[in-house]
Amino acid sequence: MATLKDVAQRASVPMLTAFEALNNGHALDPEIRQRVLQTADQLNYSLKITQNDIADLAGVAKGTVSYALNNSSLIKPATRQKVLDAAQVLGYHLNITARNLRTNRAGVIGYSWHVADDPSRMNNLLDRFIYRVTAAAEKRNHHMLTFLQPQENADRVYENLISISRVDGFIISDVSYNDPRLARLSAMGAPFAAFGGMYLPAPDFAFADVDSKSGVKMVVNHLLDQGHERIGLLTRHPGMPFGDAREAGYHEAMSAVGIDVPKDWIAYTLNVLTDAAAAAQQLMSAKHPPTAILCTNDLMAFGAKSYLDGVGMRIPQDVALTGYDDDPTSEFLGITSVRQPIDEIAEMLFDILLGEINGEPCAERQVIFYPELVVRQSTEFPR
Amino acid sequence: MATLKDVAQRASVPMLTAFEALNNGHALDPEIRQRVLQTADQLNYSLKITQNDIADLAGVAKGTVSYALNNSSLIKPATRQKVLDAAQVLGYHLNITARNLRTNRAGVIGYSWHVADDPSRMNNLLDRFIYRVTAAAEKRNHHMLTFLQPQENADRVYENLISISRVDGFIISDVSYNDPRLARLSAMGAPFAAFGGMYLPAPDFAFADVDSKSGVKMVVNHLLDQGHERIGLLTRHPGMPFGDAREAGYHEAMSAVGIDVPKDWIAYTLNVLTDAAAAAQQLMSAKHPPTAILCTNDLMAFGAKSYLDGVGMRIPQDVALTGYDDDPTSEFLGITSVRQPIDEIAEMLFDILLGEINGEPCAERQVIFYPELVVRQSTEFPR
DNA sequence: ATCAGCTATTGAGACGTCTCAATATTGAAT
DNA sequence: ATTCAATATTGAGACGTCTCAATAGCTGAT
Repeated sequence: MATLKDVAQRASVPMLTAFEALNNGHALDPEIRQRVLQTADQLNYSLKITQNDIADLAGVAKGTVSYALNNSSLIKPATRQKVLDAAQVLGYHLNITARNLRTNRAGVIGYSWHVADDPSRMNNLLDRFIYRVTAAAEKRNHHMLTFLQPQENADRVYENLISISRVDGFIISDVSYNDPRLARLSAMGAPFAAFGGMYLPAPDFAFADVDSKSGVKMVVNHLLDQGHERIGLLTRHPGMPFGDAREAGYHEAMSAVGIDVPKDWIAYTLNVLTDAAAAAQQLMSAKHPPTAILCTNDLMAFGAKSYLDGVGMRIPQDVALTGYDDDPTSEFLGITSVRQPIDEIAEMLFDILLGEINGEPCAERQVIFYPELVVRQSTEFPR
Repeated sequence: MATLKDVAQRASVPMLTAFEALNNGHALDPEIRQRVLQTADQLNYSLKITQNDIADLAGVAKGTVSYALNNSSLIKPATRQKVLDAAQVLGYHLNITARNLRTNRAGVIGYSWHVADDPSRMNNLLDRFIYRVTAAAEKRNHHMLTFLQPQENADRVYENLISISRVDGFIISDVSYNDPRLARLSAMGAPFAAFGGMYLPAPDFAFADVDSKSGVKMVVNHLLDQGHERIGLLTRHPGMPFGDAREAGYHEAMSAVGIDVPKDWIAYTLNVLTDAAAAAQQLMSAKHPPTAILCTNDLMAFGAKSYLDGVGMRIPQDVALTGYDDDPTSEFLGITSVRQPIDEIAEMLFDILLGEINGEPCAERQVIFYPELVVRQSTEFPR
């Protein structure tokens, strides 16, 4: 294929002139411009600046250009500058696809933040999380590719993305017991790092997690401090690791102070407002109704509040209410909640993932963070 | 570089045997396996199946393999089958990076759904939208890359993604007047399609939009039907095209029935719950307070409801309330809203975008959809 | 049997980058 | 001046795919 230099020589003009002519060239002698355009046409050349062109212009080998652009310490400063200048003048941009082919890297990380058409998986926390992950990725010269996972055989989608080299690895969240994705990715040797995992039995993969159990204990203790003893729990149906851990934290904290929890102080719900409201109703019709409702995420607290508002029960005078995850709406509604250090988690997780990808796993590839209690008016009414 | 065939020949085994040995090979004669592994080691070969290997196994040229895999009609069915079988046996996966380099396509579309750290841009509608866009992309063998745009010089980020060939084009939303992204992308000849744009003066780019003006008119007329005359408007500060259009729709509908709108029937707010609540309060303290509050998105309606609940005003008995965008929470709270055909828009937009990318723009590259009124109890109390 | 006119397959090269091994240049020490 | 050891640069080739131009194979008509 013809190069810019070829065109320039054939048209008997300097390379830069040829470049100008092909680039926009309005400030150029029309005759010369015409000649260059014609020559390019003859040679079937279309302008696209590569490292080759930089090499031609700077008068060095193309290998040198690559080294210089990548700040290799091999290259003498003067040479590097010559190369950078030429690159600048020609408006060069790296072709990332070519680099990817050569280096066998995509520079892209996959994340599936939505399970197809399952509203109960909607989760503001994860929205904020993926936002932070994206920021972390971009800081490290990577990009995030988002994709959908079907309800069935989600692991196949992950497998495919890796095997076609679309992504170098994954950030995954919402890990379940016996998650087929974990099995598949491990079997393939595909790099990934999970948000969550400490509550799986013997996790052997890379993850960052927040100690939900101690988070819930903090909430229980706060309510106890306020003089509550009849504390109800509104939580998701058992079967997801972090949900179970939160429930376990509740039981442990209660039994630590010697409170027996009757069955009707616990209500299970989907992660959907209507269900949560119904569950709150159920809770309040217990034999000895709770004076405080501890919800294991904010959405449930919103559902509960909606029920309580509807029947005229005042928060916190009649019932105290707490959420979990510190959704911005919790602040607006004045609901006590638990904040997780999403930002740090995202950064850490990305570093862990890069370690996995580079085959040099971090020493600490399973990291646990601790949450923080945010007290608001929904619990500010001591008994 | 050595190929799988080379290894097989050197170790004097059939290709498939060599493959088995290198792949997992537990069902193989250990001695043979060892020999193959050793040979591979000598040749510095590591297993990675390419079209070349398929060609070797099927006994055809590598060009034939490429054609066959891409369902070219040039290839005889029998040959194609031979190729597919070989690909199957070897567990072949296309290397998408190599294809991209060769075809000069990324197969990736960029979308920035978050403006960095600006909570007032949080928007559930866009979350649902990007979900649908992703589905549309995957149906068409593309993927979505999500990235962050800074508050300043967002257009540079777009430019960069295109110029390094990371993406083929963009879906953009939240278009503003004199949006620098539009200017930049147009100047670069970068393909994009916008969600929104019909309310810009003389838009010359590809877009799909929903007629917000007529949506608001539907709401006003519905409220008029219910006997309301004092209808207040809660909307964002002027300056964004679709917000302004919604306000214009309100004015037109009101003046169409001869109602004079006093200034204090209109309150401007940020897209933030606390501000919306404050604005609702302001509205209700008008000289002749409205009997219905029309909000130009759902979040504002939630803020307004929160204020009304707090001061004990009943919905709809004391005040009617409407939202816009049909957030799932609106359904839960029973708030009348306006639904936009997000799904169809996403599909359409993607087709339009592909047209732009392929240099064969759709005949209809500016498409307008119409919204649908969803009546709920928040307006079901005729006067 | 030959040939024209198909259709099917082949083989080579290009996409733009990186990187290894080989060569050239430099500088310091003799 | 010469030599040796760094240091700097070069040049070629490979990554895996697609696609063009060239060749081979086939069919049916002469």
